[in-house]
Amino acid sequence: MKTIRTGDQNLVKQLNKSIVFNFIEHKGPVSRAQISKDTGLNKATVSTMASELINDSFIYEIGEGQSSGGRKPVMLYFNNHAGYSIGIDLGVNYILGVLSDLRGNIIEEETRSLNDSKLDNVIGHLTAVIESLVKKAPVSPYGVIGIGIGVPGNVDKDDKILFAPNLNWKQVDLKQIIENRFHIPTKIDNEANAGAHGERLYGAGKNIANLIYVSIGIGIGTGIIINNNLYTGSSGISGELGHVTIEASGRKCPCGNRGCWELYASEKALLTAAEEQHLLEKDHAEGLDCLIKEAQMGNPGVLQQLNRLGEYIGIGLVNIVNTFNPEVVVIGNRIARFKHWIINPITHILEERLSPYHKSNTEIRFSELGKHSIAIGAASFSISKFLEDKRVSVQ
Amino acid sequence: MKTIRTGDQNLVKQLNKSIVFNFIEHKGPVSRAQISKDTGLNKATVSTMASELINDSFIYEIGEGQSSGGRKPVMLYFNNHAGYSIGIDLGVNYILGVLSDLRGNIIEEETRSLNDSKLDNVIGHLTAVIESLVKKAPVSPYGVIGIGIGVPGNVDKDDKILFAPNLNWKQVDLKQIIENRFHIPTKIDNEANAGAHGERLYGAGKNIANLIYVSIGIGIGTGIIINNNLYTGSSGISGELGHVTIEASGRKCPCGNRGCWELYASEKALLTAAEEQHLLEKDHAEGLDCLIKEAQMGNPGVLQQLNRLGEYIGIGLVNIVNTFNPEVVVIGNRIARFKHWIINPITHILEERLSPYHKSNTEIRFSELGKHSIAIGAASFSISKFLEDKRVSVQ
DNA sequence: ATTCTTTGTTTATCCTATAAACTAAGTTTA
DNA sequence: TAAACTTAGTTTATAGGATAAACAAAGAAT
Repeated sequence: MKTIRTGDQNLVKQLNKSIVFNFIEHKGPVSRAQISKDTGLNKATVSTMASELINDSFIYEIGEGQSSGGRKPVMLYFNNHAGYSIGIDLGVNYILGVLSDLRGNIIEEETRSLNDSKLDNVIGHLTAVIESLVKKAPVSPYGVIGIGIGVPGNVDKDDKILFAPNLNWKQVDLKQIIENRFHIPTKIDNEANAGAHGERLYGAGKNIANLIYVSIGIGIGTGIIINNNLYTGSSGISGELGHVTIEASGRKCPCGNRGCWELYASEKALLTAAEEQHLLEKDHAEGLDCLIKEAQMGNPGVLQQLNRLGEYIGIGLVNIVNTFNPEVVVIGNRIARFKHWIINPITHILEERLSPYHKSNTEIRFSELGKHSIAIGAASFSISKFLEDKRVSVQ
Repeated sequence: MKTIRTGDQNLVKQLNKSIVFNFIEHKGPVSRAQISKDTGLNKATVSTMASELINDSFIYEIGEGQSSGGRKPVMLYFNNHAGYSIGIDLGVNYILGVLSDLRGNIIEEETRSLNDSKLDNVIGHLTAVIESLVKKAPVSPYGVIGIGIGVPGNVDKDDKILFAPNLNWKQVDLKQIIENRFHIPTKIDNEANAGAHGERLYGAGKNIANLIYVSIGIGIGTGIIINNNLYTGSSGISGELGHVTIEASGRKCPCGNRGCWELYASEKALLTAAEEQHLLEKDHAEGLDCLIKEAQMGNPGVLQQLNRLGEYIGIGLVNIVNTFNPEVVVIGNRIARFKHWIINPITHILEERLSPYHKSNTEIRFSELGKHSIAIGAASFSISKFLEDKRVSVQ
């Protein structure tokens, strides 16, 4: 039983092929000669790898480039249409599905609203959305390479949904269900992890090695990216920063803990506070929209609540920065719609509470992918996996 | 300018040599044949690597093993005396230095107390300790391979001490000073990072991939180990979990934040509380020892304070577990002396506040290296670096 | 038109892992 | 006790891949 990856000729080849491929993906269009110069690989090696990659449809020759005093270079380019990926944002009352190319560009999009979160009902809609997207996928060498689904709950290392409180699901093996139905590799992960992955690859966190994505919706979830990789903890359920205590003897949270951050800084916290202040009628269906409208009209009570929300968000962000010393913190999900009104109190708290060193070394950003954050993130899992299967790196 | 590590024959050789070396270090004594079977490397390859490693003094033939029905195997063993490492625990009022072999065994030890934390004075004692340890190092193929120093303060990516509040140091380039003096590679890091690294290699966290080391002394520092590596954040100053807010509108901390964990759960918090309750006279020199004595005699006031301390420690530990989902949390530094009295309230809080899943997947341990934790940890930096320079791994 | 540059391919060589053959040295069996 | 069998470790011939150097292709400069 050979478990360790030992070194042989094959490994060397894979590694160098990865180097060439990565270079073209990130720096392309680029010539063979340039790749050789920049990577240190011999021209002959680059040529061999390039022709194999062309054969595999991962790259193609886009045409001739400008001469710099000699023969014109042939430019190589990443083939973002070698395959397509499906990403699903499975919300509490909606499903948002996207079909993306290998660069994370959205090709097709499909939305459904859910009025019942019972498993069978959701699975029905889910498979319908996926089926439709599969059908819409253009013909390509590798077809639909994978399906990714971001869910509002805890997912363990084996992609099993342990607990999704707002869907009222427990122990659901969604991966198995989808794979049995479509026979396409499927990845299930927490919505915050999906968002983090997506923002890092294609959004507000491009090329950031250490970033924390904070998804503030009904609750607060976080995706932790460390050294360019999603950190999922020893059992796959890290990043429950929404359940970090910020009031030691605060009120009990359904999670078991007390004084959790999300009790003070989430959409739910905002809505509850607004109702208590009679700024909103109870269980208003479109509470958020209503509050935005009021804020735009300058309702002082609402503005005060938003200010308070921002301050509490800030307190949690200070904790995140002190804990992780990340380069960037990205704030995403529905709360990002209030950016205009919460950015000031957030900045104020950071200004007041962070050490000078952290202040000048951390940036707070808002999601760039917006409402597609989770769906693109979910799609990006399959893209990364697909491309990484062809990749090796050395430490 | 070749910056990327490309694949070639040399890489393959290094990688396989690493595999053989690692195997012998962790599973030795072991025969060439066994290594071949377990790693999947060809017998011939193992033989070649073994003879080179013997030549380099990294391993040696320890003698013949038991026959299993054929020729007796020749057992190979890790040479932990190929070199020695110096580790220093630079405390606020003491210096503890150790000389360790390549397995982290303490060969020599030296302590000094400091009555003045002025830079010049400390440097004087520090160099004296190092010089003495260098002299005591046995003759070996690689001599003293490095010096590691754990300091009570923030250290950036370039080993510069940014701020050590209790020493009242700012912007000290200790690495430069020591290297200029001894011409031995030197590594400076935060004491909690040193402790974390040490406990993972040789203490309570052996073979744990994800662990958090919580050093509770005057303040609280933490060392974060993720995927077997120390995580130091984007600028080298992560793990300030002592400054995570657990009381959103708590009192101001010198760090700038409010309601920081260490204001409630550190040695200083304990001493202050004890003084306020008149359980201890003000600025008692041996406050901790005094409290331990009182606790042993069953002083109810002291026991109550310790209980409270344990609960606050527990609250922070819940935050850590929710944030990182680590396999193990190790509690170290002086507070570990109170283990007996704080373990119950800690467990109680965890029992009450953690989710069932986390409860059954996380273990709280106390430091195994005890007072040598930081010094051995500091020494282990050089050992890891020395051995890893000879190592390559593939992802 | 000739010379110089740059791009990309071909070729001979070197390095390393490997399988297979081989030597060494033990145990088991009859 | 000798023959057969096992296991350990080394030697040898071979294969795969990177590389430098030579070469071919194609353009720019003079």
